[in-house]
Amino acid sequence: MKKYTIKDIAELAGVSKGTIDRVIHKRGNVAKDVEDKVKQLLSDINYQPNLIARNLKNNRIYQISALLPDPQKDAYWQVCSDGMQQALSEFSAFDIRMNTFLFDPTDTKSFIKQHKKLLDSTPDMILMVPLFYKEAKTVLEEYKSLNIQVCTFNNQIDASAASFIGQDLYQSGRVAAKLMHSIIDNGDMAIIHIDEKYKNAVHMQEKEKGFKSYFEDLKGFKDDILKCKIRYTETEDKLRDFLKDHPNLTGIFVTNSKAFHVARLLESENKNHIKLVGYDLLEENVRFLKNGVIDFLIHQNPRQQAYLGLKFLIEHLVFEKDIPGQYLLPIDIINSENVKPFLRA
Amino acid sequence: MKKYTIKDIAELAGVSKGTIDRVIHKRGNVAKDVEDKVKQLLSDINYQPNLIARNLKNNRIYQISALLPDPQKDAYWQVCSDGMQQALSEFSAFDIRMNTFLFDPTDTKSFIKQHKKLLDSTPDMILMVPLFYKEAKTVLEEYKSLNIQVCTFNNQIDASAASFIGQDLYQSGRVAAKLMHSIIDNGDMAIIHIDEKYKNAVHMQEKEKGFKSYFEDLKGFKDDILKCKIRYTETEDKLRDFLKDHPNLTGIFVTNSKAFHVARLLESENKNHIKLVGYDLLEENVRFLKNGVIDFLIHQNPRQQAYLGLKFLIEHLVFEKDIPGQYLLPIDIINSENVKPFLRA
DNA sequence: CCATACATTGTGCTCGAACACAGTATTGCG
DNA sequence: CGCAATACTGTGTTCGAGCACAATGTATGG
Repeated sequence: MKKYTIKDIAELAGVSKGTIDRVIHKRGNVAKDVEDKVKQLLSDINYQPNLIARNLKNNRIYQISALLPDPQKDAYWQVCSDGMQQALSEFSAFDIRMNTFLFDPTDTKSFIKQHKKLLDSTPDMILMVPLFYKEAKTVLEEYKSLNIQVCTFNNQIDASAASFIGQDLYQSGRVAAKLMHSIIDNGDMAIIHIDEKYKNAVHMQEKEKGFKSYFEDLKGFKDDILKCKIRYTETEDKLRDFLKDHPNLTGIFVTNSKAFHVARLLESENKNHIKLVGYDLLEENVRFLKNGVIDFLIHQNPRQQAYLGLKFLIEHLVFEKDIPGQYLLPIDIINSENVKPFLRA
Repeated sequence: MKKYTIKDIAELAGVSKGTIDRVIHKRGNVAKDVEDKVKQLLSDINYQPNLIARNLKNNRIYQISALLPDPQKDAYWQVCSDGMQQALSEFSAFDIRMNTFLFDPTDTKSFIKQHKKLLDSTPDMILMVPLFYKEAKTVLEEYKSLNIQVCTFNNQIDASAASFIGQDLYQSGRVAAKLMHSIIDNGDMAIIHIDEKYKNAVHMQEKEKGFKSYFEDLKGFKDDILKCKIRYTETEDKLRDFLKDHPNLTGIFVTNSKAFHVARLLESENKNHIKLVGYDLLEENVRFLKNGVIDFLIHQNPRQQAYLGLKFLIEHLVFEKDIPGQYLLPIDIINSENVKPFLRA
């Protein structure tokens, strides 16, 4: 039951602690037979180094840098800093310095620029949102060549060595579909993609696929699933036209956080019979959820994503824990009654 | 930016580190003027002790004991040990010894007996499920008089000094109501309490209150909310009768984890048009959720409750963090499409 | 045969906090 | 004045791991 120390092992092996240390850290200069004996002993008693002592001795200042979208440009990212703050407070016993670099989520140039600035901060590890596929891929290559561990969240850049935290978007589309299916009886449905200024195309396509797949799996389902792509600048007019063109509509699925645009219109045109499912707990979305215009929101939990990402990085630094290659968060279903605790958590 | 050590402060104050230490730990034997000066200095530079060093020096073995229902008697509790395991693994750097005492959730005597055994393990802190109100109250008094910090979860024993982790049950009833309201159009609803062998009466009553309050808040709602109390042993017959007596039924809310009993009957009698909302991700519930007999389950997340409870206790021991008096988990809504990640998490 | 290179092993200090104990100064009392 | 009690203050060791450096022992070449 007692925990063995290096000193204990030295006594057991009949050598000094220096030798044990050399074996553990493969620093050489140990006779072959002694090395074998010590290795055997270490595995026999399943030696676990005292990480408290190790950290005290090493006494390092860890530098973690983050490359994130600017919450001033898109409120979705506001809660990330809360999550990071929580992780930092849990590990306040260690000296961890954070440097956060915010880029404009509508501007790839800003992404590259902030990435360059980040490199100057000589980070031990990096937390980032690889919002732009092509640019992110380049940037990740660079980190890899510099041998810096990276943890990404929100956007999955496949075939990269970096670890990823996020949600299964296809499945999230299926969740939306199931919700829709349970609240509407018949009539047409529409999937509405409201383009953000930056491309979240992959996100939205995956969700659409999932949504459709749910209804395809149903035997005997025959109502239409319409589709509507709207550019950010022309949202209101195009939406109004779309609703006019499809009077039979009973359900709308908005594939990103812009459901409030649709909600606004539905409210002003008194089309409250149309069910609405969307994403993310933005202030405006929550307002429409509470007054019943939006029926369900799916929570992508950016706060938790940032929290976990930073936590994984820190645990790797201080405890040498493995970082999971991929970690998929549960898909939270939110209605007007359970929304409250999610706003703070 | 640099972190100050006791040695730094000693130099700044022009005294030795021994004196600084005496001031910090209020060990007396310090001249009044020196004490004031050091105190001022400490607060000026906002001294934070290096908790790594403190833990290395103290080098204590912490003993935490848990008093939990036996998962063999009720599968609901199975996942608690996973949560506890996760907390332990996160703090594996510290020497924390767990002793778990399992009681029969149908037997108050067993609760008391295991509590007595627990006391023999001389714990520093206690994690417990205060399942039986009266007995728990006594037991908590005893812990208090012994000056042992306790963290409770699942059942809230009001007016106790112990901290509590769980859900807002009233609100959880409202969530169920909102779900029900969104999936049924008209017809009668029923709240069904299926008594467990042990009393969860308070739980179920709170949920019922919440459920009703939601519909009372709706203007113009006039359908009936029926109520049915069933004892565990007579479940099937009484349920069958109840369904026969109320052919107009379109929605059933089961206030605990026993929804699968109702689901079984609905399936065998081909009454799939009746919507069903219940609690907890038991294997059987999940099966009926996936095949569509159960529409929604509310997840009380006992795994997370146990995880957080243990984590709070450990963080208090090793980092002297405060334990929140009450911590309410978000109320998770589960349907057939998002259930999967909740089963492991 | 001794000096030197080389392989191997042991010793001792460090990280920062905690605390026992030794040391110094001041006061009171016979 | 002297001696002890009291009131402070300073020193040194410990926790376990990591690492620099000292200290062994052995072999090789001149």
